Amino acid sequence: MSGLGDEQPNPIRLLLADDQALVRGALAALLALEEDLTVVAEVGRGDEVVPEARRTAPDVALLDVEMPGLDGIAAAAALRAALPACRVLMVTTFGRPGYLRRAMEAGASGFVVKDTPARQLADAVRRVHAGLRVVDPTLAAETLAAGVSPLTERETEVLRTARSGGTVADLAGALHLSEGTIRNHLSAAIGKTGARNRAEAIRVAEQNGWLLGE
Amino acid sequence: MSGLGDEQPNPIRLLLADDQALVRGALAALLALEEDLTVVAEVGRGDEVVPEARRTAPDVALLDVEMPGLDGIAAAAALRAALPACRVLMVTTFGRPGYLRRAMEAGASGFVVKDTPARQLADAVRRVHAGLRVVDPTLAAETLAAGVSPLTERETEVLRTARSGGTVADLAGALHLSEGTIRNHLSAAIGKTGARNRAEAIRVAEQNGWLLGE
DNA sequence: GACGGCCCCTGACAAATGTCACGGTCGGGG
DNA sequence: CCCCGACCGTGACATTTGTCAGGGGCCGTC
Repeated sequence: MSGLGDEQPNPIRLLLADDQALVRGALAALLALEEDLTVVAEVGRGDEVVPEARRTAPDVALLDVEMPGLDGIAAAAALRAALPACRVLMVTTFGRPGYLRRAMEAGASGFVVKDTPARQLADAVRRVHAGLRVVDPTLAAETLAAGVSPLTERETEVLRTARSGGTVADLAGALHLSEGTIRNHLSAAIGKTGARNRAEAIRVAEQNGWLLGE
Repeated sequence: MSGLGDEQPNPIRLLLADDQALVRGALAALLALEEDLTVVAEVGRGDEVVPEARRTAPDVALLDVEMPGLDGIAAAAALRAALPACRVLMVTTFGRPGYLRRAMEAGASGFVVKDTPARQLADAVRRVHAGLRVVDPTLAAETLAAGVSPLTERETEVLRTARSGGTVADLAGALHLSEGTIRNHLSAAIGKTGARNRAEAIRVAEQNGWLLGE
């Protein structure tokens, strides 16, 4: 377990971002057991990541994807831009192929799903800090298989808006488009996802991580 | 903070059940910091709860609702039946009103959402162990407001099956009912939930926790 | 400049969905 | 006993949804 009196001279400084306070605190406790790691910041919203990182200058940031304010991927990009020295390790619930792709494009160094064994987390942090990449091989394979989103920008937007479950008229109003156009976009999305329903199309797109912001 | 050499004589014995190994391990680390608590078992599936509890005889079981094998509510009921001495504290991601109701009916002593501050968890465990009830007051109010599910058994079943997103014909085939009957049940569910869609009805029912098993 | 991709719109059509009125079975409670 | 509610089914109907064939406008690239 943790050293008693011998503090590490230069421990790895960590920032934790997760919207669930309980798991955030629990992760902090888990990582604090390692004598070469120290948690210097905790935030619960994506838009707090960069300001807090500026204040505390962490070496590695552990970011959840699902967060209010700003999703973890966007936060990762912003963080890379603001503090290039800080590495990013995504820690997320869902192993959506698209998430991994977007995270890597955003400059993340690692991607860990929340059902990996707890003991491996500290090692992942160390690897990332050392400049290595950490990726679940299974997930990487899926990502290659799923490929880039076939949906056009408008189609994703329509699909994302349709997630809440409104009628075509609602969508048309919300997006300032004609109902026919909405139907066309939906039809295209249904075709591209191989679904038979609007609902199915949404499910498929969601599972592949094709419905992220922007 | 943990005591160094002075182990508590009779620490509270805990069982942890959560399907995400990482948060499970993290929670274990968090709770292990308290000198009057000790984690004696960890499981990742609902149907492993009772066997493992039989083996380790915990005082308090922390159960997640979303788990493979057997959902946390059912696991709680089974655990109460098998080991009445063991108290149950539900720890879950979603504060669905129906979840709380069902958990209480299943004999749980406490209900904590995963975005409560980490420091409060140990206290919740102690309270539950002492025979008290632990419930988020906001959630309790919502539960009262949402009331019991207005859906009849068949309607819930149809709605739950419809979640996967199939056509009426699919549902009819899966449930061995006529398409007309399926449509009737769906229509009734849509009316009762105040939705305008099948999709909306599913969302509402899900948010209220009306779609749980059995 | 021609081409292709994406975008927006229209209109029309078939299919799926949601609603309604109706009948019938079964079990429990007044 | 009779009524009520949940349940299953039918058939007909209006609405919504999904599809298709067009028509433009706006970039980019070849």
